[in-house]
Amino acid sequence: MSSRYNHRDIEPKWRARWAAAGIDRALSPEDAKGKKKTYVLEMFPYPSGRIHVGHSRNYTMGDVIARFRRSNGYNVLHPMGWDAFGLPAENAAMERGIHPKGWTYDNIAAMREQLKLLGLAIDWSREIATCDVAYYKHQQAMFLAFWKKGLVYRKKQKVNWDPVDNTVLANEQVVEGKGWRSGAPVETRELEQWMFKVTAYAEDLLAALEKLDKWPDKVRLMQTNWIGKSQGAKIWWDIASFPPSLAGEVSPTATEGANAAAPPPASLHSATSPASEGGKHEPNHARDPIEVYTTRPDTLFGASFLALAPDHPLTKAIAEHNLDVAKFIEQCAQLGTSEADIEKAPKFGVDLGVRVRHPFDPDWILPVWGANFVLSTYGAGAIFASPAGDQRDLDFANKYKLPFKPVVLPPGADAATYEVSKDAFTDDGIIYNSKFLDGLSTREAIKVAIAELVKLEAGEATTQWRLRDWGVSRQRYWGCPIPAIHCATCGVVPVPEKDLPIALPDDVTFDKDKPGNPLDRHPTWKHTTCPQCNGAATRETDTLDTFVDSSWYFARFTDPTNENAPFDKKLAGYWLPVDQYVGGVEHAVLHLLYARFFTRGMRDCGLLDGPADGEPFKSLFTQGMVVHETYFRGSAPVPDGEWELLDNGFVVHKKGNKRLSWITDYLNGEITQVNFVATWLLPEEVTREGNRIVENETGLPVEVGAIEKMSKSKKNVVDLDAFVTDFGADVARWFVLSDSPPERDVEWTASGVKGAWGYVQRVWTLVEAHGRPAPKPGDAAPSSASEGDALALRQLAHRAIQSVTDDIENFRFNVAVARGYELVNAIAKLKGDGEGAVFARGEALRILAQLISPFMPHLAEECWETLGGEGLVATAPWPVADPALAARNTVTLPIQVNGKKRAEIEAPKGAAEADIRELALQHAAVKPFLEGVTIRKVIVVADRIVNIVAS
RNA sequence: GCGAGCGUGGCGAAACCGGUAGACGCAGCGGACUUAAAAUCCGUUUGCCGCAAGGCAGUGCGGGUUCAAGUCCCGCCGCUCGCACCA
Repeated sequence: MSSRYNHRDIEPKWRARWAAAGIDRALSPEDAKGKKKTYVLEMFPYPSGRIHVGHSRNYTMGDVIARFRRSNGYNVLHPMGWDAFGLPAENAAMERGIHPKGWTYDNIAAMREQLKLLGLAIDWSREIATCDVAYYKHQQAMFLAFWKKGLVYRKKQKVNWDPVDNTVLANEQVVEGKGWRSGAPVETRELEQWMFKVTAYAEDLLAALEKLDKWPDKVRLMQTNWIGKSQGAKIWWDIASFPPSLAGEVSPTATEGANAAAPPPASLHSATSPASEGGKHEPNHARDPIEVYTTRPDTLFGASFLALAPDHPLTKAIAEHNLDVAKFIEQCAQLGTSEADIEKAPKFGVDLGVRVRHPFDPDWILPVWGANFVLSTYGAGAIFASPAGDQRDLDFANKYKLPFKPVVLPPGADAATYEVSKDAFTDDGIIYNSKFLDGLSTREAIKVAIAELVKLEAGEATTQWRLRDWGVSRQRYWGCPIPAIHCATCGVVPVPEKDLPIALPDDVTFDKDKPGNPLDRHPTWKHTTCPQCNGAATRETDTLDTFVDSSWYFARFTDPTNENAPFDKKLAGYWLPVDQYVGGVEHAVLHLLYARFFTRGMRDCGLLDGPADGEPFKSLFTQGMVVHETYFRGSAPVPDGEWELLDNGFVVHKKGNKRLSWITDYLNGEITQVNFVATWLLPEEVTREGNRIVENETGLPVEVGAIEKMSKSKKNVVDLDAFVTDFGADVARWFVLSDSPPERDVEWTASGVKGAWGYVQRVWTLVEAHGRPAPKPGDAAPSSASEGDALALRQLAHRAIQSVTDDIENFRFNVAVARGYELVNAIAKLKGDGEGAVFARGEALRILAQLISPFMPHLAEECWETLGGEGLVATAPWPVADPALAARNTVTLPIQVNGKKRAEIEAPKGAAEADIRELALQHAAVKPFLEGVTIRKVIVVADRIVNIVAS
């Protein structure tokens, strides 16, 4: 009878045919005349080694969209590439003695073959790898262009420095204050870093978010918060007196006139520059006013004191002469920087001995304190405290008994009795106790106060940003070399464009005993001559952050083999923006913000004509992960007391043992018992026996850990190759899209796989049993296909077209999958070999093959061929529902009495309300509920529902 | 602490604009086929009461608006994510 669907032969067969027909290639704009373009892109992978089924979800979603749009007549660009620079390659080199290049390209080769197994409709002729000099040479040219345009600069910046590995660490690589690799305490160092001036576009990056209406609100909000625009005022406070020691030291050295009231040079900083970027001006602490930033100038009359950050220049200057202040700075430095530490840290400070004059009242003298809660990295690194209107200020004032008065009266409060003691009032209200601001609302008072400050030359309106410029220097080998030269006479000089590319040397050494940047210790590579003076000079040995590589790759795909330019302006103009971008929400801020910055930079450097608004991704979808149970073997319990709980649910031994462990017993917040996790186990290494899980090899019970994102480290991965061999790519594709909405995580389970596998078999069994060509659209249906069960199936099939089309367009893949099941169930249910049944069944199967083709392309092709479809289903036009069949001409109306359903009636669509009303009132099942009550109202909602209100 | 999102059967979920709650899948239960198992197929499955017809309750909790609330409003509780002393 029916043979099993043999995916092992069928899937490769169709992949070969697609490749031979070249259907996945994007057409040139000239060849695509009359077609609309669409660019579908999934965030390209880092070639870490092998692909597991968890990765497949992202690509499958993009593929469904790409295939769907191709069927709808679009010229589709759906490319794939490799984010191929990065740290893991160097780690592999150090651990296993393999060259990063070899390791990376081997991984790419393996992963390319795996991805191809999935049957993705990808234009492989456009494949790129960012570690290829053919790619990064354009990036170097672009870096020079950005530099010329003023979007690149150098700056001394604090970095996490690992003194053992001799390298900069990202914040994520600092664990408990120690280097993740070396375990050595991390030091803070000031290094000259290459910076991208992202802040130059701060205003535009923020404003344009509003127009990105096809991005998730969540991502837009995260970027909004990240950019962090804050409007307020900077205020300059004249110094009234100094502690005698400092005043004596500093005062005589002043060279400028003592015009303390004039705005200080600091005010020349552009609004977009972070405060710490000050630099050029040598401050005279005894004379320059103290600048603070505030969003609440309306509360100026409630001022109690000024507070400076521990590393504010004035705090540091005073510390040189004041032991208490020095001690305070030290205390602040000792406090941990972890989030938990910050939250726990009590507010503390020290009186710096400095006194300032209130800008609105020269006789009003306020103290200046150093305070641990003031950040040097935000605003001016100094604040004025208005305790009644800010909780931190209030806590601080209460602790040190600093006097203050409330100046904002909450709505409804009585000015005579209103007091602030423990809880600050931070909302809007009416200003009082504030002379010329009295009676104004918070908003009005802000404007009036700023106007007065401007008049007095004591302040001005300003905008602060949380957004920082992007430090792109990495002291690493496996990255794009920065095209700059350091010359003793000429300084930092750009590499002339004709000398590009600056290629990475291959002959570098990786040795655990020789840490640091291999580029830096290469015997010859960095030695060169200065392009300006021809003197001896050295190359920059820092390489670019790999986020730079991924900030423009989407544009390179439009013209991936161009040797003279990163891409042709016309081609990029044709394809960009990316119409649908698909990726993980973990890139909501950094990658997506950098790509937006880069697109603007490329535009302003004249490299890119489109998209004119600088937005690279028109529509963004952030998909959920594939998660899976974790399994591990536990060992003997360990006594408590020496363990520390980490945020990720693990505990770590305090005394140097760095092995992570799993908590098995966590009682009343006390860790009472800990099991070493000696070994994580792969899902294929364990078997479920009843309600316990055992290790195959030993038969010993295994512990089940959290359900987590598939990751190599937890071993909760299902290898793609093995799965495709066992079940086929279509089953993997179908399963990862079923069950859960695409934006939510989906748990990979054996039972879920079973459902998808059963479906594939069922579809094939039905197609094979049908065993004859299916009717084509437009074929006349026999009259027997227009009645009874045959008609019902035809209607369901045409409605399925409508629904699936809609579901794909709206990223409801799980619902589309459910429609697929529904249609198959209905086809299987229609019995009989009559003319009408055969027609209806054939038509439904043909529709089914098309509807599942974006999801399960191999199976769909096999069905299509068996049903006598012309050509490939992949290139067949998307089916169109017959409106006569899809429309419903009768509707089922529930009849409610007082909101409770009592009956149903079948009625023609659009039936007159009066008729429906009569049918409802006369219905046998309804009547009993109407006896003895008065009908107050009958609500008839056309084609929806009837509700009889009675009492 | 601030911001956002989510709470629906044993499980994953569906329910478009407020209009039949639980589509579809998994697991369960009953049955067919089979020496048996697997596979496949058919039926059934929110809970409670009832032989049944049927009834009552039901979308985290409490209130509200409405003829009608999973959906809207107010107040709680819980979970997830993002930011985190941002002045």
